[in-house]
Amino acid sequence: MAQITLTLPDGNERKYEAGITPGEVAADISNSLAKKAISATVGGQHHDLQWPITSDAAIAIHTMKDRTQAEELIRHDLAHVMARAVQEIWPNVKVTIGPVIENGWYYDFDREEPFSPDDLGQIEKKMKEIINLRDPVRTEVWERDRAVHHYKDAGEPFKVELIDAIPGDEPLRMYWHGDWQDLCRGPHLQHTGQIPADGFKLMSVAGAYWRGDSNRPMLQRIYGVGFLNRDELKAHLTFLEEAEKRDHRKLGREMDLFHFEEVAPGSVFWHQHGWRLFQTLISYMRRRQEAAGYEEVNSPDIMDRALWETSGHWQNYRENMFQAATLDEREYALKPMNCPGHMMIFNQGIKSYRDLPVKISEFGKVHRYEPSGALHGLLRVRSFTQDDAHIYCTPEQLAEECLKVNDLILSIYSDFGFDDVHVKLSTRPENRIGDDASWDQSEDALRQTLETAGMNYTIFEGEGAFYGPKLEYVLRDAIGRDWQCGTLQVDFNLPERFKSTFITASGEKQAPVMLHRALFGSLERFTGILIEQHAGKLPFWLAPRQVVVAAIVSDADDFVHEVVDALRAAGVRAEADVRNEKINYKVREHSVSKVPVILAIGMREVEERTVSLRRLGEKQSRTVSLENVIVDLSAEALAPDLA
RNA sequence: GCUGCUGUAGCUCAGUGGUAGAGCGCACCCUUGGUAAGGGUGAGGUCGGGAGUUCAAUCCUCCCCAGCAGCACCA
Repeated sequence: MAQITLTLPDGNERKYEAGITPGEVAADISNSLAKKAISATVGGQHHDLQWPITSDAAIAIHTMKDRTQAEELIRHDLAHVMARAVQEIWPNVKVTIGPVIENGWYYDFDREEPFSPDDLGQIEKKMKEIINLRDPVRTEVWERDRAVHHYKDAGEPFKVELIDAIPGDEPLRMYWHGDWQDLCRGPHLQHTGQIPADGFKLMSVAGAYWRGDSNRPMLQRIYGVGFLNRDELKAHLTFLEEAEKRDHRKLGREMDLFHFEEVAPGSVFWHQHGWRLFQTLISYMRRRQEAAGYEEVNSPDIMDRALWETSGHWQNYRENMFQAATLDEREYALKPMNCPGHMMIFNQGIKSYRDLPVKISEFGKVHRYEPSGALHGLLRVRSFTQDDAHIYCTPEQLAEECLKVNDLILSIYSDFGFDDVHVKLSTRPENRIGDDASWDQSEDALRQTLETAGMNYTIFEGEGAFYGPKLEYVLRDAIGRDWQCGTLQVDFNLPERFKSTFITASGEKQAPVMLHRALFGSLERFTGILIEQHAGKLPFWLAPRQVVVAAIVSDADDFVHEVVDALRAAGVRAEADVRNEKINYKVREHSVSKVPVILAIGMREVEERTVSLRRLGEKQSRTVSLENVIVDLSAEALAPDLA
């Protein structure tokens, strides 16, 4: 038998016969390590304690102290234990797949009746029993035919299909938790007793399509969360409770920003305060874009079908379009995008290469008939306002223009407190227009932008738009769901469709390259994320209600009004509260509605011409002269680009 | 769109086969009170919409609408 050399984390080398398992190595080191061990990293791979090692490698034995590995194993074993529990309770349920996800796992089952919340309690109880059995985990590698026969005999058609999808003659790994068996690439714990029995909780049941395909059967997915111990589980549940308080739908109501109605699902009724915030965002963006050389335009909301045929939307996007009306035998549709309108504007007159890049922007309201199940507060709506712009440039200018857009997005996001932006690069989809050479060129341009800017990004193969690849700037909501906000898309197709040209230096007509870009993306969505990011406590310059000046006694009312007028004259959004209520009551009420600054005024302040200033979240107030408070707050009210 | 759940006062929610309740909010009165809820009185609901079962439906059944979670979708 060949000898192999294993290098431990401390640099020590040990020689073993090839085929030794990490479990045996652990036992060789010490009895206690053998008991505590959960898995190993061998040659950089996360390795089951039972898998043989066949060549020289670095090895590290993991215990529950190695959080990354421990969490993965716990969650993965919990998935198996849950599936076993379900099949022990309902033997007819078919199993499918059960991966580890952030904070937990899920497992998809095929069962006639749906699982109920009561079922979850029952399953949890059974899982704890299985954990307490401390059943050993065992693994074997099987030949394909054997595995297929096994699952056919066991009446598990989904597993057979999974095996069919595994490429080539790859051997298949089987795992047993006690007598319960599953196809799984591992690794797993030594025995079920290594799972912390009080560190997990089953969270919810939902439908999920088999293999993520909406044409396939819908299975029942049970989600669970799993942690190293009870305290971490509790911390996670507390986090979820806290996140619920940041939900923009809840804060939107509490702060009186907006609401929705049954008569307009997916469309926002903006209230006064919400609309003020919305307009503050637009004003800010308008200034930033003007400074960056964009020129604002406005295009029609309703246009003839012929336009949408030219753009390709009628053929590719019709089921998502609101068809406005058929009048005098002409069909009209509401715009789902601004690009075709901008094409018409670009096409007016003759453009010279000297005019490029042309950058036209529009705060355009678009309508898209999104699937009902997709709607989600402000984050997924059916009518929304884009800070849309299109850049027409020469192929030579493409790289530089992409870089400028990227810089602008990052600078703007940073002004709103988003410093950690995830970027996705989505490449050519199967269903697309345009030739491969154009796609190569446009994908390269975007990739180089990210490389030049030195950014981390994730590539999503095949997720691009039908007309071109795109960068997506993703922000997260309070509970960690990703939402695409900004976007930068290269498009070689639309200029051709609309026969857009410019005159080159040598006097020929040439099609410009076109960039679609939105920085906020959707004003609605961005506002929603912004509210959640700040838990409603918006920075002073954004807060729709910046200052409430509250009278402590009614004899102070005149001075209250004077202070309000002075603040307003200085550009601060201030309002008076001279109601017949105690100051405690007023402070509480305005704190709950997230007003950043409360100025309380009693007779002392009237006599001294001062205010008692209290900031949201602070317990202490301080006395400031009227002159100073106006100077300070008016400075604070300035947007970051003006400050 | 699919699976499951939910829909009762402005908000949060309780409740029953015999045409409904709380707290907060709101209105009015008293109170002029110094930094997160002063006291009293009162108004307010076709119980999401439609149909059916029943002597009787907010409650049971069916259909529809909307919302929530997840899936699919997001040109």
